[in-house]
Amino acid sequence: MLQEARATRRLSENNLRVLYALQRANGPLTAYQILDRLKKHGVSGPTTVYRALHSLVLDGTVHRIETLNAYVVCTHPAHRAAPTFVVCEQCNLVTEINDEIIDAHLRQRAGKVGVVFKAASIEIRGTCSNCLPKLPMEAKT
Amino acid sequence: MLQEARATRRLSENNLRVLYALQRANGPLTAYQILDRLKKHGVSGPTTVYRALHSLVLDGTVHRIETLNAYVVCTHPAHRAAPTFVVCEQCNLVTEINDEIIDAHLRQRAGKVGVVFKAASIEIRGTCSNCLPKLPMEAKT
DNA sequence: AAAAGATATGTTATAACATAACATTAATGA
DNA sequence: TCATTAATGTTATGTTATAACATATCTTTT
Repeated sequence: MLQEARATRRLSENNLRVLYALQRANGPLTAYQILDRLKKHGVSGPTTVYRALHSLVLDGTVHRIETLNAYVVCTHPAHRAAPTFVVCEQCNLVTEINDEIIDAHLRQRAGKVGVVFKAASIEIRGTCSNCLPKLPMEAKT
Repeated sequence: MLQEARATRRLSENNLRVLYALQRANGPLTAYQILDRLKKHGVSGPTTVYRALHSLVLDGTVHRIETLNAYVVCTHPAHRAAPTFVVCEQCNLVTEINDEIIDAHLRQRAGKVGVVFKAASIEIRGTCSNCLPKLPMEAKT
């Protein structure tokens, strides 16, 4: 079948390169950071990177972190609920959480205001346990 | 007291102009859309608009919609929970919801991964009841 | 294999969003 | 009045993202 072929088809060269760059980074990268890392491999302009990112985001391999304008590899590929990202404002560490209760709750709330749910962007900003001790006293409240 | 003076002090002229522009718009505006509308009143560059937006967002009068790079007036000024925005992808209608359960849930989830909660951005994308009938059949699933 | 169509990538330019750095003006208060 | 601070103006630039069109590659059909 065609759909099956599409669903299981190997990623294109650019998509792979962008995905690998994100995997190696172990954290969020902006499109231009990815571009910098791939220039040595011949990737020439932002268009190429954005094309790959769109396609990777579309199939769920990569997520966009709206509050960072950056992209991360999905760490819960099997899950279907809208992911929640916890972002450390100090070090940019991103943790992906997959919480069905939040997803269900948001769908229900959308329904209540007459909106058919398509997608959600859920991002928490805070300070991770590694960065908290380094913070000046007055910022800790 | 100084804090009191700050907290209750009248908004500056620019802050007021930007706030009024958003109120008149009755929907999200980008910084440059605001700038366009204020140029006739002498506002000269984006800096002025962004300065006002930062200060209005800081005191909670205005919210930034991350998925639109746009700004809306807060419609729940009394509430303290992290707001949830429901955004129609067709017409950009934004509905603000203030749901303490979501807020509490997200705080708890942040805690579980060792992050001190500072703020959250919660945005639902979908189609509002006004736009749904206008949508082509195949897009409605 | 040739033709036709679809997919992927390259290239150039520009649009859209946001801030830095420094100058000027206005308001406040010792 | 003089000093200080807050607000605004001005110019330049940085950052994020897409448009538009060209080229190349791969697939399917004939």
